[in-house]
Amino acid sequence: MAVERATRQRDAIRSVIQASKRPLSPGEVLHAARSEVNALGLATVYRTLKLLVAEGAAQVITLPGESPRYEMAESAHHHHFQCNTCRRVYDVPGCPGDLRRLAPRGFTVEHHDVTLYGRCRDCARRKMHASR
Amino acid sequence: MAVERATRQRDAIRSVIQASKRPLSPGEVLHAARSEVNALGLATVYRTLKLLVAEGAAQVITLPGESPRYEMAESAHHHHFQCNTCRRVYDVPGCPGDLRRLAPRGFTVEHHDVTLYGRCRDCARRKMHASR
DNA sequence: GGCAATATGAGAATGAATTATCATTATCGT
DNA sequence: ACGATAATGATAATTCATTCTCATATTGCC
Repeated sequence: MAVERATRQRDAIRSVIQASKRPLSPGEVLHAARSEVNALGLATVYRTLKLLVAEGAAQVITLPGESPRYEMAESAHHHHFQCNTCRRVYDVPGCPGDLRRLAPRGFTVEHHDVTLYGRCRDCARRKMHASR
Repeated sequence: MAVERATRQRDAIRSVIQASKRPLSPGEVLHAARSEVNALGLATVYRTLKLLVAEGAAQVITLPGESPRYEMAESAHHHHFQCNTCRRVYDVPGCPGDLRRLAPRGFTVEHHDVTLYGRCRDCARRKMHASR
């Protein structure tokens, strides 16, 4: 049976995701992890992300119209914010509460996703300066 | 300048979307409109959907991990429900309310999306019978 | 250190959704 | 009904994210 090995690239990828306070796309992971492992390939990023998700260490975050992003599995229920300017995605700690009541009669709600859109702190600041 | 013409296929596509109480994928539109125009092509569906959106008659609904669906433009703010069984998407009239407070400090919220997941009425009923 | 087995990297291949092509057909103002 | 022009349908082409391939490099146990 296949035994799993520890490699520089896996360590780099794992630590990049752990260090990030926001979900990262495979491309973002690649970019960030290359400061650790220079010749890192995209295929390895995909392979490792799949591993991390399979072992429950990471989870997939899918927002409308976006390809998947990855973040370390968090126990706390939370949602996400996407910046309309830089397109980056951030965690949002809260939750609007019980949404079961919104569903039409006869529908059973099992879970929900909430996505906020707007301008992130960085882009808000940038905008402010630009329009000075 | 290009003058826009009324055709059987456009009428069929428009009426299919208007008649539907839920957002439809291009494939669903094609299928439904073929009962009206037999030889309808997928390209025409895409072209017409784009037209309808451009003129503001229809709007694009994008849910996480899903390709776009289309529904007639509605004035009322609302959200969507996706059935975990049949994958169909339904309108949900309500809204959890003001979500601005959830965003971290420095973030500006401009709009939001809420998606509920669970079992739709049809699938709940079907499940009930199956497990009799 | 040696070696069998796993992991990697680069690029090719795939898959799914959407768009482009173009010869043919349909629309609509006259 | 005619004719200029827009629309259609079939399918090829494109796009993009993801997976596969396979020769080479690494890892971990002895």
